[in-house]
Amino acid sequence: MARGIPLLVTTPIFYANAAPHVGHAYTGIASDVIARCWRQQDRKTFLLTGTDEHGQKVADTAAKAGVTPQAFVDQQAKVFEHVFRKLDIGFDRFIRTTEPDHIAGVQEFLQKLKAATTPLGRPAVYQGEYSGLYCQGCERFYTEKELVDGKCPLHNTVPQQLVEHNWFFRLADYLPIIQKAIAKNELKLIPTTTKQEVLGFFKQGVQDFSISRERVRWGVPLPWDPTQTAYVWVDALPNYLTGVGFGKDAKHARNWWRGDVVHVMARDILKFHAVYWPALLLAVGEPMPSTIVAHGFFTVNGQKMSKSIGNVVDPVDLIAKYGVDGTRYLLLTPFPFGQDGDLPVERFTERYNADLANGLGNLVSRTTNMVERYANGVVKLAKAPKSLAKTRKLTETFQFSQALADIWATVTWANQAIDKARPWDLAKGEHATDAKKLAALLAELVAQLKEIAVAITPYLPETGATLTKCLRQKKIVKAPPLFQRVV
RNA sequence: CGCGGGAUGGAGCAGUAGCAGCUCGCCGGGCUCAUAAUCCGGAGGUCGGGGGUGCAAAUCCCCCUCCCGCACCCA
Repeated sequence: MARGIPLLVTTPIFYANAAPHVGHAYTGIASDVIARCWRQQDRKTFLLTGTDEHGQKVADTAAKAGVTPQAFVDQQAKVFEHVFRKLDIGFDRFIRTTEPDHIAGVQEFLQKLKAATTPLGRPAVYQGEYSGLYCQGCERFYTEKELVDGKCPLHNTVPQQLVEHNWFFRLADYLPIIQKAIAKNELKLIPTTTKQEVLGFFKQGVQDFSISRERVRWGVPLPWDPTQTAYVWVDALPNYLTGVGFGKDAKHARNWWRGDVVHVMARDILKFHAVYWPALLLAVGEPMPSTIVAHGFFTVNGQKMSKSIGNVVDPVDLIAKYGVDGTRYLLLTPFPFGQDGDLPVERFTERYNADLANGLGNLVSRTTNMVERYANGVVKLAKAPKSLAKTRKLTETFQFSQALADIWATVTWANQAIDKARPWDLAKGEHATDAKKLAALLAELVAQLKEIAVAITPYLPETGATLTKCLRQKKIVKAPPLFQRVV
C-alpha cells in the first residue's frame, strides 16, 4: 500500500434486518483502526460503512412489526449509525442502499453489466430459470434444508415447486482471471488462510448466479426488466462504488476507486467479495479492489454466540461499562486479528483494570505527578527510549493484537524504569548528579508517553488525544485518571 | 475421506526448527511517585497420543484421539 495514493477502506454494509451486535462493532473498529493509522500519516483516506436495506427478509420483518419497509429501515439505519458513532468509528460516509443516489448508481451498474461482453465474447448477462420450493405465505423460496418435515417452518404448509425466470451473470467466464489475480497477489487476500480458503472455492467450482428476483418487491428494479428486482448482493456490493460517488460524481468516484481499496469483513461473506464482486467489476470495466481482509468469528466465553443461548453481546453495554476506548481495546486484544477466537467477556473487567487502569492509566498518573512535583511541570525534549515504529507496521499489516501487545510492552518497560531509577530518592538531592539524573529520567518518560500516545491513537482515539494534550502543556500537571477502575 | 478451526503450566492465549513465552490467578519479598496502583523473586508445562525426517521439532511428514464452527442469528 503506497503512501502516495488514496485509500478507500470499507466495512460491509450491515443487513438492516437485526440489531447491531458486537460482531458488527468488531469489523467496524478494525476498519477504523486501519483508516486512522493511515490518516495519521497524512494519507488521503476514506472510510465507508452503512446499511444494506433491501430484500425479502427486511420486508418480512417490517411486516411483522406492522410498519412499512422504509419506516423499518429508517429506524434500523439510525440505530446502526448511532452505535458506530458511539464506537468512535470515523466513517466519511454512512451509505444506505435505499438512498436515491445508491439506487441510481446500482441501476447504472446493472445497465453496464447488461451491455457487457465477457472475455469469451458472450453476453455477461443471460436469461435463465430458477426452480425451487416456494411458500405462498412467506412469498419466498426455501431450500430443502430449511424445511421442517418438508413443510415451511412458519406456515407449516408444503411449499410448491415453482419456476422463476431470472437474469443470470456469466461468472464462469471471469473466474480464471480472478483466480490468477489472487494467486499472483494482485488481489491480496489477508490473512493467508483467507487466500487458501478462496482458492479452495475455485477448486470446488463456483456456479453462475442469478442477479435478479421475480418475486421480491423490496429491492432495486432492473432497468430493462422492471418485473424483477436486483438480487440483494448485486444491490449491496456496488455500495462500495456508489458510496464514493459512482453514478453521481464520476470524478470523485474515480479518485477513490482508482487508489487502494481495502474491503474488511468477516469470513462468511468472503465468496461474495473475493469472487462475485471482482467478476462484476471486471464486467463493467472497473478495477478490482486491491485487498480483501477477512477476520474470523468469535465465541463468547467459549460458547457460540447466538440468540437462543442468549449470550449475544451488545456493544452498547460494553461501552457503558468500559467506555469507548475500553471496548475497542477489549475487543481487539484477546486473539490475533483474522483468526477465530474467544471473547472472554467474563474476564473483561480484569483485563480492563490490569491493562488500562493499572497499566497505562497509572503510568500516566505517576509520571505526570512526578513531573509536576519534581520538575515544576517542565521537562526537556528527549528521545523515547523505546521506538514504536514497528508497531505502526504491525497495524498497517492488520496485526492489531500484536501491535497492542507491543505498545503495552513499553508501558511495562516504563514502569520498570521508574522503579529502577527511584526518582523519589533522586528528588531528595543527596548527590550533585541526582538532579541531572532525575531530569533526564523524567524527560525520557514524557517522550516515551508521547510516543505511546501516537501509537495508541488509531486504537484508542480518545485516550490518544487526551494523553497528547496533557503532555503538550507548557507546564505538565498531574493528569486525572485516564481510565476509571471498573468494579 | 464433506469444508474449516483447534488441542501449549490453574484459566486464557503467543510462538511454523535452535536453550518453552505472555497475561491473569497463586505464594513470598521490596517500594511509596502513582488509580490499594507499581517493581522483584518463586511454584507450576515431558507443548493431545504414537511414529518418522533433522545436529536440532511445539514448530516439517505420516497415523490416531478428542473439542468447536459450517442450525436460528450473523461480523
